[in-house]
Amino acid sequence: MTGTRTTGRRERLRAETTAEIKSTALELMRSGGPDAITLRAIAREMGMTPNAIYGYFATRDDLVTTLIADVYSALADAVDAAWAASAQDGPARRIQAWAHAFRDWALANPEGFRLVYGDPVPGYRAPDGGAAPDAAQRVCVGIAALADAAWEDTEPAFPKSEFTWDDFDPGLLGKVRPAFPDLPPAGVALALRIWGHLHGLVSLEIYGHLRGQTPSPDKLFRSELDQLVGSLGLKG
Amino acid sequence: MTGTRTTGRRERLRAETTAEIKSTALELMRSGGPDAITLRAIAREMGMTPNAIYGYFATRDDLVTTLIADVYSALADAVDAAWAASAQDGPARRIQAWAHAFRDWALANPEGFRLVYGDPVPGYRAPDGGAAPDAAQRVCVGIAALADAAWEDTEPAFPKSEFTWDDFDPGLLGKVRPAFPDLPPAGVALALRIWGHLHGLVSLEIYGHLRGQTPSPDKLFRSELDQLVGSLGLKG
DNA sequence: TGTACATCAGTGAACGCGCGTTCACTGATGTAC
DNA sequence: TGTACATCAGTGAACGCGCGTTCACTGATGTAC
Repeated sequence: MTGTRTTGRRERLRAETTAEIKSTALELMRSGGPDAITLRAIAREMGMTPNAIYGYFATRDDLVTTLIADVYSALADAVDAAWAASAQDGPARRIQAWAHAFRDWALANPEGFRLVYGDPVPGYRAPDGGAAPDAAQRVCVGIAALADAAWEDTEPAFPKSEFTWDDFDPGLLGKVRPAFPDLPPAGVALALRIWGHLHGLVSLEIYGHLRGQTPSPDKLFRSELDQLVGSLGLKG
Repeated sequence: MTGTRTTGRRERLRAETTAEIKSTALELMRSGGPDAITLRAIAREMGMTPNAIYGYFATRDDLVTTLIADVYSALADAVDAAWAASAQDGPARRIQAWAHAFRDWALANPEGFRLVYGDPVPGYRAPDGGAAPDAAQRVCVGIAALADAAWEDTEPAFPKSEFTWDDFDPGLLGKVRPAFPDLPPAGVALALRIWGHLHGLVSLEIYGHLRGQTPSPDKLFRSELDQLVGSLGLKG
């Protein structure tokens, strides 16, 4: 019993240190950009020697890979939660809830947004499988859910679509079609386009390109959403 | 006479080397990402010693600043040219021409797009004035031109707008209002939103987030444009 | 036209720095009898 | 409960590397008389 408890303590300590390494890395990135993620800087911040980190991550790229996966998951959690929380509402409100969760997360975690959607950390080589395919797909499926929720109300307003299943990669369809069997190819295209709209405004804002244009990006984003649900024929 | 000609030769050589430094830097960035822009790598590529570059640029950050300004100008040139070339067409076609020029330029110069709109080069500190405000404003004014061209046909279809001039920064308005005196605040908001749409899809594509989703981002982009001009009430 | 001088692009060696990573180790924490 | 041993988180010193930048210089190109 003592044995298991003390083993538990070691494990807990280990988990805590691992978490601290990751959060320190993100903090560094927040204040110093993506190139601030260095083992030495993290160690310095934590008051340890650089080599101590090798007890937790085999290599710097391993740490970055984990970081990307973690951050992506956090984003997916945030938008999924907003989606679930709005289950009682109509499609227009749900889309707005999702979109605001997306933007709010990005504003609260700009370094995470850059890590996931921007340039890679200098010198970073992703492992063979590609980074964080899991959470990336969760986000994609989430956006497909937006399109699916809107689709039945909006379809008539749409031009007869020239899209077919061949216009999308099997990897995407393998997730989306089982989840939303009624969504036609044009609906998937709509999902990607909605993604583009949201990504565009948010990334302009995160990267500071809206500074100097408007003091109220918030208002602009809301207006974009109103217009979006309006153009889908949904009533807010 | 011989004097001026030979002086001219020196100047020409100097200009050529300067241009070669810049193009080499962009080439390096193209193949190796933003962190590949190092004086030593450029010099290596050009077969000179690193310190030779100090004859052309006072500092590495100077080079990067010039690079950003150059690239931004090239982008502005490309979209302005497309706009001018479509002067005979209706707003829908002109918007599409502009948008395609934007995307085509980005696809042809992905490293430039990243340089201008993405994370900064590692370790780079922009000079006080901010980088390339000139070309950045040209692009903004270009987008305002899209909105202005569409505005008179589209206005009725728009919701009564809640935007006022206070929703935009004076710097932007100082350029836009004189150029497009008939464009109301909601029109400027529209311009920023259009920018967001285009930026979103293009940057997703440039950063590889559309890979694994669709094999034909081209089609998706065209569909987005059709939908955009459609939602503006314009006929293509 | 010919010679003495100025310009200036580029060289070669060196600096100090922060980086990722390796190695042999120490010392506290936990385990077995 | 007490002792001998195993585990393992973290240390300290060191490596080789590529980086930006400085310095004193060379040698070809251009200029003045």
